[in-house]
Amino acid sequence: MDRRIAKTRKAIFSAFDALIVKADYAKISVQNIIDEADIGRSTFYEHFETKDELLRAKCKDLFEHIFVPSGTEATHAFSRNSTFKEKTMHILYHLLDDKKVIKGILASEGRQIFLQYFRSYLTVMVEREKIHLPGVPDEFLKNHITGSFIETVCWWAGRDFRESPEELIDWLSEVMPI
Amino acid sequence: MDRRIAKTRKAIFSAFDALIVKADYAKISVQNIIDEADIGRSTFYEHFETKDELLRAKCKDLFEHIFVPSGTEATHAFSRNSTFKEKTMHILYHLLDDKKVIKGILASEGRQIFLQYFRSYLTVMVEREKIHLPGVPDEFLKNHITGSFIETVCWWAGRDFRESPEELIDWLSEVMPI
DNA sequence: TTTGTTTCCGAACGTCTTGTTCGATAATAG
DNA sequence: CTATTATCGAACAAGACGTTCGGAAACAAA
Repeated sequence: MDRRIAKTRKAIFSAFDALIVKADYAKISVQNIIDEADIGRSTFYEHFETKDELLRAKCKDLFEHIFVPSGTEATHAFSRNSTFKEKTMHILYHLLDDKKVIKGILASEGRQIFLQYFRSYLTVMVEREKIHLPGVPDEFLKNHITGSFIETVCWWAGRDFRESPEELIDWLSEVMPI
Repeated sequence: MDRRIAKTRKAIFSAFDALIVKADYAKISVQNIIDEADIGRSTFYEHFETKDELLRAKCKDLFEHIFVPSGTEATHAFSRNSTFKEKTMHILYHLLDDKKVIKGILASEGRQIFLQYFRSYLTVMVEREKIHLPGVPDEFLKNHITGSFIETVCWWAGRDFRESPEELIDWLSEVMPI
């Protein structure tokens, strides 16, 4: 593949990361990204239609790495024979890798797009668990589990990821019906 | 107080409601609101600094009505001697009054601002309950309760408020530790 | 190395939205 | 009736957006 493309994409993503840590997503203009990435204006638009599309691409990238078994990874937390707890723990550790960026996104207007992706990946994962509870519709339960996990992550980020993944999972299992 | 002010504010809010049901919040321009409200451009800006401020005012209005005991209401669900269940039920019924607008907001970029307000009011309410659970930090528990309720409401709105408030509260108490 | 293709650059352009200004007009309160 | 205050709306500047295009540079493949 053309190295120029990879280079430009990388420059854009890096610039985006750098900016999102410093400033609110809403206040970042396409021109800011272009300047930070040091590329031509039209070049940006050849890669991404809008700023939102860039964020979407970033989210896709991020969650693809988290939720899709890479094969190269030491612990295959997403293989069939790993527990739900192991999978969620795996996610928390991954999120920790991008602390600053994630906190930045969650504290800005990018939050919505980020959470949209997070939720869609999580939902698929939860669906595969086939969890049931007498007296509660599956759809409701699924949303509750997914939502509770997301809320926990947001809360965690708001507190600068102070707590350990182990603590979070422990507490979660105390208040969740699974 | 000057009737002109009240009249203009009302026109703006009504226009906003009408638009938010039809179109995505992000796609609504200040000019759209002005046209729909049939007022002068500068008049709008004398009342609200930005579109977001208008939404904030709307949210404040909405939640103030829901969370603050009005005195004129038949059932004082927010009086000291009403249970947590009664209070939450009261909220759900209130939300039902503005179905369409709320669904519109939650499905658009206005979601974030709306949820921000919702959360802040809810948090205060949950704090007053002084709920504890051994082995789980109060802060975490508080966020979990607040978050679960919000997630439930969002899920409900996404399904056009199909379920009854009673059902929702029942299911919630099945999966919550209270 | 050569050749044909692809990407990058960046200035320039039109468009849209925002938020402000200001003088004239009309409604309001007291 | 009068002084005050709100509304109107045209006009303006500023800023961001997304597009265009021709030349320069990098690339892959032969």
